[in-house]
Amino acid sequence: MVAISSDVIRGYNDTMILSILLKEPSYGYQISREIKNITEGKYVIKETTLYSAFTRMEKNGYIESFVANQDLEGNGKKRTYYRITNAGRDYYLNKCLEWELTKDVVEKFIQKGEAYGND
Amino acid sequence: MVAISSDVIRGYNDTMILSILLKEPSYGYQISREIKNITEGKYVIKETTLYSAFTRMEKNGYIESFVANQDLEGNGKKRTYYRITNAGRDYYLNKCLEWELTKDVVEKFIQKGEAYGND
DNA sequence: CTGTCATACTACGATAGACGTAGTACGTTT
DNA sequence: AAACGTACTACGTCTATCGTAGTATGACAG
Repeated sequence: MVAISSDVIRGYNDTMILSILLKEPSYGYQISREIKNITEGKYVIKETTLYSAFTRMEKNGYIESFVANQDLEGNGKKRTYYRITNAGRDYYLNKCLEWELTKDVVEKFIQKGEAYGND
Repeated sequence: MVAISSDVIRGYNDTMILSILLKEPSYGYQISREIKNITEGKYVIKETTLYSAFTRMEKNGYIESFVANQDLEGNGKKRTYYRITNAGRDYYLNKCLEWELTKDVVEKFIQKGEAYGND
């Protein structure tokens, strides 16, 4: 069974989170579920990875946090929401460019499906 | 300027090295130059990364080392050559499959070139 | 024959993202 | 009152990569 190793994704968890925050502010649990849904269950981010990414990215100025209740009337649980900043948008776009370059590099060393099973 | 960060490549240096060893046994300096050539200078592996990859992969049984001279007459410098094992081939092919999966996952969060600059 | 350069490494410590384990706390449902 | 899902925080460990440094050999130039 082929699984996604953490080393591969390393450096792209932040990108995934930012990509979700591009649409609208969100919070930990929701982002986690979105990543799972978007990837059709192929990738599930670990809780500790997610929350430490928040801390790091807020420190770096890529996101901003604010606390809000579940609904507008002040009912339900309080949550920490995150909003992407302009610096975060720049970082995200740069990561997208980096990804294209990285993909080109790695793929020069990768054998595609067609190449298997000919011996 | 977009550069390849080490975090992105993390976990794929081994794959690159194995991909080169698939063709024939080789040694540090040559592998380093091959990676640079194949990627047209886009990626240059660090010496320490390369040699620690050798140690790790030999320990894991993916490669085997042997010492040989530069030419058959026993002239020239002695070098440590590495040869891929069957376990190394399996590992490599598995990494190729993993790469396809990873690529699919990451790309769900990446904006392509067309999407830039429309605001 | 002496110095410089390219080659061919080894040693060692630092970094940082990811992860394992654990625990807290609140709101809703049964 | 208990159980479950949500919403976190704390803390230590792991490990691929990297920075810096140093060693040693052979080739080649002056």
